[in-house]
Amino acid sequence: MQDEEVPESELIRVRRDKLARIIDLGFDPYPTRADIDQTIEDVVAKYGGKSAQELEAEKPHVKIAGRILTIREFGKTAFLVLSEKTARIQAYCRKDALSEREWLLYQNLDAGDWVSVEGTVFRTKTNELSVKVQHLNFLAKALRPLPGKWHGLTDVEQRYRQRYVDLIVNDDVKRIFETRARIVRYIRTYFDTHNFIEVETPMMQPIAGGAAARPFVTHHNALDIDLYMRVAPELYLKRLIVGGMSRVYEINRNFRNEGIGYRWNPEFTMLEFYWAYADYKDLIELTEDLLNGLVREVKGSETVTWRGAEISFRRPFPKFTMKEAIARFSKGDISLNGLGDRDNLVKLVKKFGEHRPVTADGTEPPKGTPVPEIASMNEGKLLAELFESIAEEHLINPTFITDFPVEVSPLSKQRRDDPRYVERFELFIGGMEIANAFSELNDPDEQARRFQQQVSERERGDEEAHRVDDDYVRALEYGMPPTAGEGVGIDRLTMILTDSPTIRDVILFPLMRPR
RNA sequence: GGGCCCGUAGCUCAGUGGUAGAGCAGCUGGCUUUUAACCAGUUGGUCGUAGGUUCGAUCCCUACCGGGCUCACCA
Repeated sequence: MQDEEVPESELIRVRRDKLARIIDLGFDPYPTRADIDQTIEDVVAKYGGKSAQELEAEKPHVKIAGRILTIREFGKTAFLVLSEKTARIQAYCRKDALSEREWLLYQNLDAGDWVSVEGTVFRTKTNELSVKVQHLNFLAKALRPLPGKWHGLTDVEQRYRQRYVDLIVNDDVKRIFETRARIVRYIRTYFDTHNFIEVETPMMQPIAGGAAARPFVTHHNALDIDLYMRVAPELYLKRLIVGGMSRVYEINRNFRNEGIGYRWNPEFTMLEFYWAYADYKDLIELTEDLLNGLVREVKGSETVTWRGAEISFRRPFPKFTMKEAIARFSKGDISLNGLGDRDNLVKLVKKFGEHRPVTADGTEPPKGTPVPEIASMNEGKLLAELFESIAEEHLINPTFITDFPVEVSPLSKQRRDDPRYVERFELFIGGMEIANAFSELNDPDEQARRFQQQVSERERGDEEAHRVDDDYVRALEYGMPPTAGEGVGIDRLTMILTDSPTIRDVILFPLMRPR
């Protein structure tokens, strides 16, 4: 970055000089520990509610540490705002209350430095909770200056690239990741208490299966084989169901070699779980229960605001079939009847569908790569295409979409009453797909046929078509009980629950082009 | 990859075809209950990079680099 080109900028040099003076005063520049008896959070929690009179009577003695955020200086007095996590407290330093050595230390401090202070808690004239410092000690120097206190750190790129600076300055960032941790903790507890067992399955796979997506490729030297970063844990988790584990879940990273956008990061976190003896209708119940409970736990209410929209998690969530959603959100342009006819679907996709670029993937295709034509798409794909371009963005409140076509659902069980469709739903919130769930196809012969179908899709140029996994078919041949499975996007869910407009706000270190 | 926009001091931003300015931060001085503290003074920039037009470019043009939004692929 620019600092590496100018390693000794004036500001850094000044701070190095101050550090040298601090060492001259006999302070350890990098002490091994800090002598504290509580955190700033503790002090605020214990004394934040007490009045000046109560504190005057009690004179609580505390030893705390934190980072100096700002210094306000008054000659022989100063106020240091100390920060730790999202808690803040003001330290009041007086020359006559400190030793000469400590006062000289104070004079060589900068915003950003870490210090520990010992003193009594009181309130100033302006009623600010403060610590009257009796002893000041040095913990670490910030050689680089903090961003300005007025505007803070607003440069979007630097916020993501140097998240540590973002965290120092922007309290909201810490709160978002605290909320994210609470979300994950709630989900873990939910599944643990429902007798699911948490497992971990391979991130590096010889075949990237379980989702329609393009994978990252890597290489194992000793075996001299290419491996794929997983796009989903699905096929491994179902192998565990075959093995008799009955209820499993995994919260972990998936990797998809695709674009980056406000709701897409190349690596993202999914909850995926499988539940033997249940079907997709049971999953609807479970999903409503899980999310409703989660939102009430995290937000203390059944509604949240996201990007200015009110989103209600009140049960039951609305439910539409895919065709109903298309008809409903086409503003009368499309009737349910019109969706049964393939020729008509082609016309509709051409009219309402997103205009595809010349290439299928938006980047330079290898020479001779076939491009999927709307005219050659099967009926199911046309329907799904139409749904995505017409209905998806309107599904703001949590909404289940059911009756997916079998052609776009290679791992789902067909409906008994109409095998053109599968027992599957996706849950949309804020116009984003949050969950995808279905009754798992457990007929090995049918699964083999579906894989073959995907192969021909791939040959027709669909690079996201599912790959054949022979060992998975073999696993099914050992017998998998009726099972329902679901994946939930944790990052997107966190976006909704933290009112974050982009996925990069809920991922600590989102992927950036290296500099 | 396409479209639109952006890149000037550590931060946030002005600005002009004649080689730059403000506030904050920094530094110096003053100030023993302030909180965007205040007052006075002061340091600091090869104006993203490389070419081109021009007597002369930070400003105009081109390319490149980086970023944002958006579209596409996709969850």
